[in-house]
Amino acid sequence: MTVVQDGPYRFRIEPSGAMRVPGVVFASRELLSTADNAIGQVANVAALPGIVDASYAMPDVHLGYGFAIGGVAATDPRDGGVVSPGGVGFDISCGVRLMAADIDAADLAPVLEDVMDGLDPAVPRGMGRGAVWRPSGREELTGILTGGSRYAVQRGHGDERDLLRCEDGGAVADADPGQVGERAVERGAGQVGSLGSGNHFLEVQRVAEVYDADVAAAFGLSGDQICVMIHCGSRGLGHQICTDHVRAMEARMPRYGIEVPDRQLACAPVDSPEGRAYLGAMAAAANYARANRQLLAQAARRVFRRAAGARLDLVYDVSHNLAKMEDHDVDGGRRRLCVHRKGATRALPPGHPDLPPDLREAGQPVLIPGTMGTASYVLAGVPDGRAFYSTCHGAGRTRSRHQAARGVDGRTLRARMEADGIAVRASSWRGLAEEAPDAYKDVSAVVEAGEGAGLCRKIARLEPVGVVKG
DNA sequence: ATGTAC
Repeated sequence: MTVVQDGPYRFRIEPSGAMRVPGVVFASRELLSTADNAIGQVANVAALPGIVDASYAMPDVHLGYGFAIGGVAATDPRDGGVVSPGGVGFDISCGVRLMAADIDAADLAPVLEDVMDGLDPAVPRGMGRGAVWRPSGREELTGILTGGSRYAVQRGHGDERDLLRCEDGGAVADADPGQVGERAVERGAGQVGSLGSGNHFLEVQRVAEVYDADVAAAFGLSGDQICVMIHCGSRGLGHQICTDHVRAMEARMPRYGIEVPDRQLACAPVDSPEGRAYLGAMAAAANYARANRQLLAQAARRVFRRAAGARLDLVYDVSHNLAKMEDHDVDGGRRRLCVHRKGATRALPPGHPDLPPDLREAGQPVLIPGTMGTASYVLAGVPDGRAFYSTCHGAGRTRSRHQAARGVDGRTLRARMEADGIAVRASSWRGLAEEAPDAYKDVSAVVEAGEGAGLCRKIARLEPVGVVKG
């Protein structure tokens, strides 16, 4: 495999073997060197039937299930294009929601501990347990799977204005709850409105630096302002859907004459019963994840109103694990493509018709959750964005959970963060240790590379004031 | 990421 640098922050993997298109990695040399075991996966994805243009990787690329986390690939259904659950990931529609408070850091300081003590019991989290909303029966769960944040708002959990600031208006079309298996439904029923574990979190943050005041203002952000960032996904429901549909596709691949370099890249034509079934179930999980973030946002709003007298307005809600049917210009023609983004964020450019009117001039907000205890970023899509208007999604691991937990004790880590002025409410010491910042890449380097590669631009940097950890 | 392995 030959990897050559062919631009600033841009490397090219020449097609070889089963590759139908080249690979393109947007990264600095340093970031690339921390992810060399994922480059083979970028090359493998280039072998998917119907892939268009290139197999792309974002600056935070790292090893994933079959398809690298940080990977972007678009396929053309009219050219035998496939959809691969591995190209979306187990945590379907995992994503980030950012809310801006009407108070600044100085206003929050005297009541920070009250806010954190309010959030602690109000944000269900950790493996398995707890949920904000227990659906009363199949009808309510179906509403969530079909309507996402929109259904949650209809049921009184939020306001109409929230939906304007959600990707897809808060609900993905074409969800098919009938393709969500019984086991996925059972797992999902008890977890509506819960954070989960791992790198999922709810953080109280401060706007530490603004790089573009006009665009920040359009997003509703200004210096020193307090924000709340929520990072979570579709919990056991999305996980079970991925498992079920990978299995179903694996069994059918020989019949479609599809061969892939890695079994974990199981896939089916977009226009096939298996492809449509997965996309319908995936959309249902995407709506579940959005309702999940909507409900946790409401929980945070109640606490902020009570403990700080503050209001939280939605900045944006965007997923970083999803496949979407989108129209793109390729080789001078307009084509409808199935765009897989796994650990990659859609970043629509200024003027894009899918943006709400009040964000159209600024471009789409892109929300980058940093590693626990470090910075997070707000970015914006740029004109002439690359990789089907995509950019990075976060820091990306460099050390395994096991290695991270061996390096530091959770209590020590908490004490270190509290000494740095960050309030911490953890759900387990082991879980906290697994998320030690030194087990991750430097999110600032990732963002610099994304900007340098022409994928996005920086709008603001946020720093944590309080961490509620899954 | 995940009732951290059917």
